[in-house]
Amino acid sequence: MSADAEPAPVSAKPPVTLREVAAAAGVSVATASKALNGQGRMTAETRERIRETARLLGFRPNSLAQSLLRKRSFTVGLLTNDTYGRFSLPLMAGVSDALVDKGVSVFLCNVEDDPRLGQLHVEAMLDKRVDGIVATGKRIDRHLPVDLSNLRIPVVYAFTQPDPGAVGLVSDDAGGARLAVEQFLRLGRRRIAHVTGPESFAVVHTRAEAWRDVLKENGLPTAEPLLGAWSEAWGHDAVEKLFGKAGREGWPDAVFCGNDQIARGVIDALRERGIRVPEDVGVIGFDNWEIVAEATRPPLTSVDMNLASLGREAGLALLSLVEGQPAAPGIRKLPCRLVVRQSG
Amino acid sequence: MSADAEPAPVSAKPPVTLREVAAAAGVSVATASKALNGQGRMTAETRERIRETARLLGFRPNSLAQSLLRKRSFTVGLLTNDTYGRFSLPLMAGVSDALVDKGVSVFLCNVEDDPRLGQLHVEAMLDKRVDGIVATGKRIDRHLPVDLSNLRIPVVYAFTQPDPGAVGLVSDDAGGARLAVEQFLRLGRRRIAHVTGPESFAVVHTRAEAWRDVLKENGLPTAEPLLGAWSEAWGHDAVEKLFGKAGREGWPDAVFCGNDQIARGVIDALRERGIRVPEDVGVIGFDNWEIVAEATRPPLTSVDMNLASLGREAGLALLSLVEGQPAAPGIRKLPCRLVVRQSG
DNA sequence: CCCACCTGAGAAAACCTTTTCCCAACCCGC
DNA sequence: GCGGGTTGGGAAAAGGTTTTCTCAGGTGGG
Repeated sequence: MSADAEPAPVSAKPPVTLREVAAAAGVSVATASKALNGQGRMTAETRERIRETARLLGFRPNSLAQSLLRKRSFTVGLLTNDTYGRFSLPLMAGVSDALVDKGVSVFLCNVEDDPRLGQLHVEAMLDKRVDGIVATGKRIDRHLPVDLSNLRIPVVYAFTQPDPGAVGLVSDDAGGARLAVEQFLRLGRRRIAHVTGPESFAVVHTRAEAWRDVLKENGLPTAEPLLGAWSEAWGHDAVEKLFGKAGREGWPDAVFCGNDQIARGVIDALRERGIRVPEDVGVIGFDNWEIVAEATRPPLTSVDMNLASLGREAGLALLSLVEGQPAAPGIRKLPCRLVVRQSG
Repeated sequence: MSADAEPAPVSAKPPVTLREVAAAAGVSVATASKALNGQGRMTAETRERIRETARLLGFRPNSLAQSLLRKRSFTVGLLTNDTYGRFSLPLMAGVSDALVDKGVSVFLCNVEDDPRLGQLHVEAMLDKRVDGIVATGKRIDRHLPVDLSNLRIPVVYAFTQPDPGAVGLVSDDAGGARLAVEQFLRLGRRRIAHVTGPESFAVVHTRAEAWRDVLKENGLPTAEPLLGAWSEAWGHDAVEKLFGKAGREGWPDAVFCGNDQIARGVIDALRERGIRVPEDVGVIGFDNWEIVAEATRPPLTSVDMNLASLGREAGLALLSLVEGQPAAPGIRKLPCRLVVRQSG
């Protein structure tokens, strides 16, 4: 290992530039540029010759130089505080999918819940002249720990609380809840309980309200939803509350759960009591977290928030904003989808 | 909506440039640049005045222009085929963490298992002149569906199969398995079974071998590992195989599982049989997927692969490669860590 | 035969920053 | 008063591309 030699780059030869292409084709850089971009006027023969030369040399335009000139970097940032990516990764997949074949790449920035980190990432992105930012999170009713309101570049909020006057995309939680409850009704269920997360979450109320509305519309008795945690353990405990009392006729014949983990806890607890799912009691979850939904016994019917679609829409919305199309501010709700497996 | 008006940008004013700072401070751009970068010679008073002006104007250097000049974009790509991010997100967090305060941002590119998509992403990244690429995946013994071997920029492989002669970082699976088995021994367990994933995975063999080695070293009888799927269902079934036979004395007193989902299945099945964990049988999982490990009853002891550290190391390795430091090629194994909860 | 117009292609500016080189002025010693 | 060194700061090139402007030569009409 000769330390005195100059530090050996992996592979020395720099990328081929337009100037080299032009030289090789015997034209000026201007002509070469125009030939490759289909601009300007020249004989078809010249254009083709230049193109062929470029192809042969493996020329690829330096995106940095292009960006500098066009004031457009073909780069966007995805800001999230969802460390485990439970929500932001499907969303990211959608964003990326919508943008990749327009040549746009995505910076993923996890800011945890740290304002300093958020600041750092946002500044890095601005310095790199991202064309826009998609802000996302792990819940709909909280802001990211960064201020994106005066940014000079477009921002789209997806699955997180938007700033006033901004463009926001969220899932239609009420609609999703309706899907679940209506599925139960279709199956002939009449006493439909609701076990969900903590009171502090806005979606808890949105979904509970929709649950109650559907029951009312169908002339069925309503009750209070059971609020707790987003955990299996709470699902377990809730079954005790619902099915612990003697008198089988008071028992629900269906449980609509606020997320899949609760649903899993419910199903496990029901099985432990010898109550059959779905024969005796139907169970439907929320989120359609496949890894959980498919592991429950029986596999869990669940409401899917279509996060990838949400991401795609967010990507497209951001893109049109970047291109100067005015977009109607405000929150747009995208429909959920019921994934029917076996539990309800 | 007046379509004839020029498309209204969200906020028109362009970022402030060095030229503007220089003009405001009454100096040339050269001097301004040197003042801000601590280069060149000038009176302390001049330097301070320029800095103050820049601060006042909110000047931030255009990273694109800097990159063009320095041939260094302060940008890297993270390539993965792990759609749900189970492994790549913690890794990404590590990479990002190692790089963010050096001003380096990370493009996340999910290529699924689609070579076309891989090609697309890699070309986009190369065009954007990323300084290097971290390749990662969802298993250690498979290549990504892209060829990164002749790329002109450094590539580091983390948690995926490296190209020959490249720098690769993986978890020390054998060491991780040893941690688990030795924990059992420490607790006085003597009949330690191993339930793991499909034969086609290299880690299945690595971990099984380490498991057997530790048993041998301690003069304990060894058996064949139970190979199956990476699922709860398989964990369930495996318990039938292990504990189905009559004769309690033949039963294992510990089960080392190839991942947390199998472990969960095992624990659930044991409980259904009235076998207590950890009193009668200890269970240890692998991956330390918190969401699973903490939901099992009792909470699951599990081997953590330290993916964030792996990512951090990958980021640092890539960085030194980018800076021209020669790095020893070959695979480096990073230690795992046992997270003790209650199951074993 | 001359002028107007068109065609094909090149020169140069622009994007923004960094860095090298250069120059004017000043200070010092002699 | 003058040469040599130092000090503070500017001019210009470089990086790679796009776009506008310009220009030379050719063509057609009058």
